Amino acid sequence: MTSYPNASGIILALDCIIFGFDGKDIKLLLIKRNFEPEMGKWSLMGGFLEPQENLEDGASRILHDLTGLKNIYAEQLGVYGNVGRDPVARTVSVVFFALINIDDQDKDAVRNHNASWIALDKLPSLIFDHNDMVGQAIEHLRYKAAMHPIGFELLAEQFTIPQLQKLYEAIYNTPIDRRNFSRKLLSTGLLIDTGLKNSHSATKKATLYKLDTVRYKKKFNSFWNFMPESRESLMSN
Amino acid sequence: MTSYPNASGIILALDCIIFGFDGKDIKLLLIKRNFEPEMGKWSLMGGFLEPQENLEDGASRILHDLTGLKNIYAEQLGVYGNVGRDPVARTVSVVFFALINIDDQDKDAVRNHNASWIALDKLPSLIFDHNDMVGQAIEHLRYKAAMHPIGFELLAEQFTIPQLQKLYEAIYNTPIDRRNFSRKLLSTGLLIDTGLKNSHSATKKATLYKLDTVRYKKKFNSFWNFMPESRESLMSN
DNA sequence: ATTAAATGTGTCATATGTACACTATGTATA
DNA sequence: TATACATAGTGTACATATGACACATTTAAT
Repeated sequence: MTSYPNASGIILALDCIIFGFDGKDIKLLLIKRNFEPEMGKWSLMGGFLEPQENLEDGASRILHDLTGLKNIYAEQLGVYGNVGRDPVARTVSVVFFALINIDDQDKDAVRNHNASWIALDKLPSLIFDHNDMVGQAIEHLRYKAAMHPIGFELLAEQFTIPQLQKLYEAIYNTPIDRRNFSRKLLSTGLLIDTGLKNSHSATKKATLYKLDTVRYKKKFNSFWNFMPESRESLMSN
Repeated sequence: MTSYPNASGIILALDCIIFGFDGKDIKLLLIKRNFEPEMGKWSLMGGFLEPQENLEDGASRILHDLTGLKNIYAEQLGVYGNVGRDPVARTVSVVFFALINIDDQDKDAVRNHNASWIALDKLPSLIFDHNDMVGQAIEHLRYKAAMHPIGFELLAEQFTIPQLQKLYEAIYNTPIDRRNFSRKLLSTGLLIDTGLKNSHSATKKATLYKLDTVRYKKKFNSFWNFMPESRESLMSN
């Protein structure tokens, strides 16, 4: 730090917004803090960047610590650094946006951190500016899922088209036509029919698909047009 | 900092990627450093976050310092914090993506900083990880301009459709059909015919338009589908 | 006046999106 | 075992958007 006399040291925090889907609702993994400051209040899972650690590695460490999982889908969402956002000290927080399959979590790890899955429409008030972060993350999820095949990260390795549709209906909080959704999805060529059927159904069993991971990676940065009204919002009025 | 004994102080830098368009090429405003470290090498314009300064305010300060302009379009692009990215000290850099009208700049301010506009296909090697940042920024420009009415930030207040087309052709480095481009653009309802004509033309004078700023703001987060092949990249193959 | 270069508008075939009807499959129950 | 019911899967018709073109208009230079 002596090399840059003009610069002042700042505390760098990492906060993780972790989305999950239980087949019905989109949920966030939040912790009820049993440590100071702000003990007893809800917050995002976070930590401090270590001196010899890259940002993404720090996020992975925190995510692994809480869920027991490695290789979680995570991307930078933004940086929050307003003066006074943390009343204890000047901290700047790099926020990560993460998606996990809720069934993969290590329940003991989650319990040890005093963490819970909470549906988006039941979110409590969070510490600091964490509510702003969550708002931006929900916006980002809607934005990105409309154009990128990102939703799969929230599902199990094998999934049915109706399950995926329920996920999208939860993300956008709107009903989607079954037939058009199915047609669009299959036309992407990203789904592989496993030949298996969903055994848990009480009625006709749906086909289980898995991702064509090769095409998925190749096409991840392509656009698509997934939600019906995506374009009209600009054109109308 | 004493309040968080586990945390270590880190130097937070702000770097700005500044895009401009001269009617023909997309260019970046880069500085040839006349100060240490890395004196004599090319780099992005940057600075350190001040103790009592918000991130966006810091970016605005740096942008104003270099260009003499206020209210520049700027958004966070990402955070770069790999260990060793800066050989002098552990610094984490918040990178901002900025678009300006190249004709508005304060040429004296730019000259005083030893800065130059350099076309994207003639970019030099930059210090630290600045080339990575620029690569991400170009990707982001292409990504965002395909779906959001962002290009206007690079043009003067009044502009013609052919000018806008040349901008998009520069961004994507590909020719676009005049007629379809014009039709798409006008159908957005974002352009207001000023009734004026471009006087600098040696042939038929093009109509000057301006942005409908009310609709622009209202629809900024909508999608559109601006580049012809945007969707095929996913569907094909 | 003629020419050259650029702008502005129109038309067509095709692709895509949307709304909706119908059939198929599996379970529970009379 | 037959029927009802709920969910899954496929097909079709219509409206709209897109992409490839042709043609007319404007301006300055010759």
